[in-house]
Amino acid sequence: MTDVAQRSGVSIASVSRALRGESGVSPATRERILTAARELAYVVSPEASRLSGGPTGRVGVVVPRVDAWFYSTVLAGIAGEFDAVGVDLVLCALPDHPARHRFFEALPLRRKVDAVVVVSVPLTTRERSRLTQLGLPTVFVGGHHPRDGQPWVGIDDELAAQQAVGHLLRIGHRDIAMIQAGDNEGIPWATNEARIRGFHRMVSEAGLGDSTVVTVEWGIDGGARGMETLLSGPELPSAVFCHSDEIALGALRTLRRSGISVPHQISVIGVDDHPSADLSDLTTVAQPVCQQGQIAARQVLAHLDPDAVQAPAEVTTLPTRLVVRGSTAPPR
Amino acid sequence: MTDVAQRSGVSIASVSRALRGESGVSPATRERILTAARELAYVVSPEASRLSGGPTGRVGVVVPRVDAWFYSTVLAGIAGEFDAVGVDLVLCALPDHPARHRFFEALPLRRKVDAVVVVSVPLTTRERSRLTQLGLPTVFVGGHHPRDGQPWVGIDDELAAQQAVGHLLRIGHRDIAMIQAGDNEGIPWATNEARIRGFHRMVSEAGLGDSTVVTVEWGIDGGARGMETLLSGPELPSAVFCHSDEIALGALRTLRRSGISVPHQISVIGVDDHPSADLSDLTTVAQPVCQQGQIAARQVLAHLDPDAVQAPAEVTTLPTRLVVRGSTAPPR
DNA sequence: CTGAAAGCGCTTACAG
DNA sequence: CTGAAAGCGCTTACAG
Repeated sequence: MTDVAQRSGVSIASVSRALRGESGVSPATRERILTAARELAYVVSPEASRLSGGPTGRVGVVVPRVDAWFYSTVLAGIAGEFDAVGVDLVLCALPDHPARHRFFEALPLRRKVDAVVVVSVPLTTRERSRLTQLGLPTVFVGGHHPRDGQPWVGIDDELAAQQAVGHLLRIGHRDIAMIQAGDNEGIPWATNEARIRGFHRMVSEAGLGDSTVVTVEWGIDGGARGMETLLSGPELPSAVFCHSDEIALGALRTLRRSGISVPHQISVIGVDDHPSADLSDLTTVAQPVCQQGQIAARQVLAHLDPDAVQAPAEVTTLPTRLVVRGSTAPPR
Repeated sequence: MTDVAQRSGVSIASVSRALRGESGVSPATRERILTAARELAYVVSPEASRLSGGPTGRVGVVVPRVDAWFYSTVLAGIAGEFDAVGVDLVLCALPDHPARHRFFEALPLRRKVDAVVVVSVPLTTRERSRLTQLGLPTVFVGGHHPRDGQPWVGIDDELAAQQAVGHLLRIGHRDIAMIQAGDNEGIPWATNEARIRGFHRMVSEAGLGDSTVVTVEWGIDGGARGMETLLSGPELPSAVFCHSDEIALGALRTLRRSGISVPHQISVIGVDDHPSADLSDLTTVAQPVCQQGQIAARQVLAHLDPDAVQAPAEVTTLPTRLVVRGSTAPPR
């Protein structure tokens, strides 16, 4: 900053003001300073800035894991928006219980970032209160709507389930099972609860009787096992609604290996529109994923600097869309 | 820290030394200081620490993009290792030319991190020199071996290609085409070059004549178009070696839509062992991905604190492994 | 609009 | 072993 000040012939105070776009600097000097800064490829030291009461220029992003399509795509959306305004992204993945525990107890993000984006992490009361103790603006992607009116972006999971099951009903299925993703370490995922609620609502509104629901661990293998369970039952349902595409893809794998023909003997539908859904010709309910990240990012950025970014609505529910492919057909 | 100094009746210099476990503090004072610190629930300010010459406790990770299986999986491996030792991960994605340009010209990582991990980003000479200007320890994952002996971890891409083509030759194929991923924005990807080299070597060592190579944009759609090109040729090869699984998956999609049976009419093989390869029954050459991230992470961490982490070899080449599935069979 | 100066909370030579 | 002091690179009243 001293270099920039020298090069533009002003004091560091003016540089600081100009760089932060503060009012009270004449357009001419501002221009000169910005040019000098660009020429020197100057970047502010977040430490010094922070130490003197400024922001860190960093935002923490918390994801359950990064090596899953949904999260990495949300992350890409966030990263793109941050990059555009020069905000650094500090990534926190909580793939297992120890990592999760460490995160909420030690609060490693404390004093290191200006805000936090929490992606799809279901929170216990304790965890929610720890997060509050960070004292940082926080926006949530997916899962529970925060009760206290904090910014949120996501889809209507119950509606998504209804769209999927509605499609099955519409083409004539009466015997529909569901493969549901189980709770992770005893913490209820709002997404799961909403999707199963949507399923039950549609089934009961259609006046159908009891329907089979098997609960498995989330993922392709979970889906595969879920379908094995259904195959071992007394009679095969004519259609299966899967909690998500990864579950559905696992289910398809089991069916293929069992020589059961899709959609002739059984229809399968998922939720997400995972890239593999297209490859596997899986009917699904698509949700915008990258966009959820982008909107969440804009929400935090608007919070940090209302002038820089057009603020999206505090709570944004994005639409989902039925995508019919080859894995669903009327029952025989 | 002033509080701790007062409470234990020493100078802040001694407190700083005692807290960092530096030698040169008498056991008695050290004890007194640690007790006082505990009583006051004192935590050092990372900002102040950094500003006075300490480390940032942060490492930058640069990836071409985060929403692709390979990169997000490497990232997960890195994140896990960092988390275990309390190092923060600053994520930089360079999905397009502007982002890439901004990164190398503005060097937003400067003064913000203690080291950098560069994942699979092919570098121009200019970019390499900019990176050097950061003056930070850097480790590379995949792509070119850095000439100057910097730490590197990856696989032998040429060998991987040979394993794939070797399999096709072994089961009797004589007419093998390749779908190759093209250069991205004019920058040659070492991975691409090595894989095509391996292909040509195997084909010529087998004494086969000219073989068709089509070059497409990386990704599923690229692979699909590549196969369309092959289909429009004079005669269908009996087997196709694809640069990677995503290309192969696209190729399979085209074949399915064209009603061409795999492996009966044509064999397809890829490289990676992408999760979808299993779902699509694709034969491939598997590479360890998460592990590449873990090793790279340990390399940086060992660099930053040789005592804390067991250092892996400076250059680590991980083995690849042929995984035979249903998409390859002897020619008719 | 602009600058001189204090201060953020540490680390690190430099003396003692 | 211990302390006084400079300085890290900023922001922010406070003057001009």
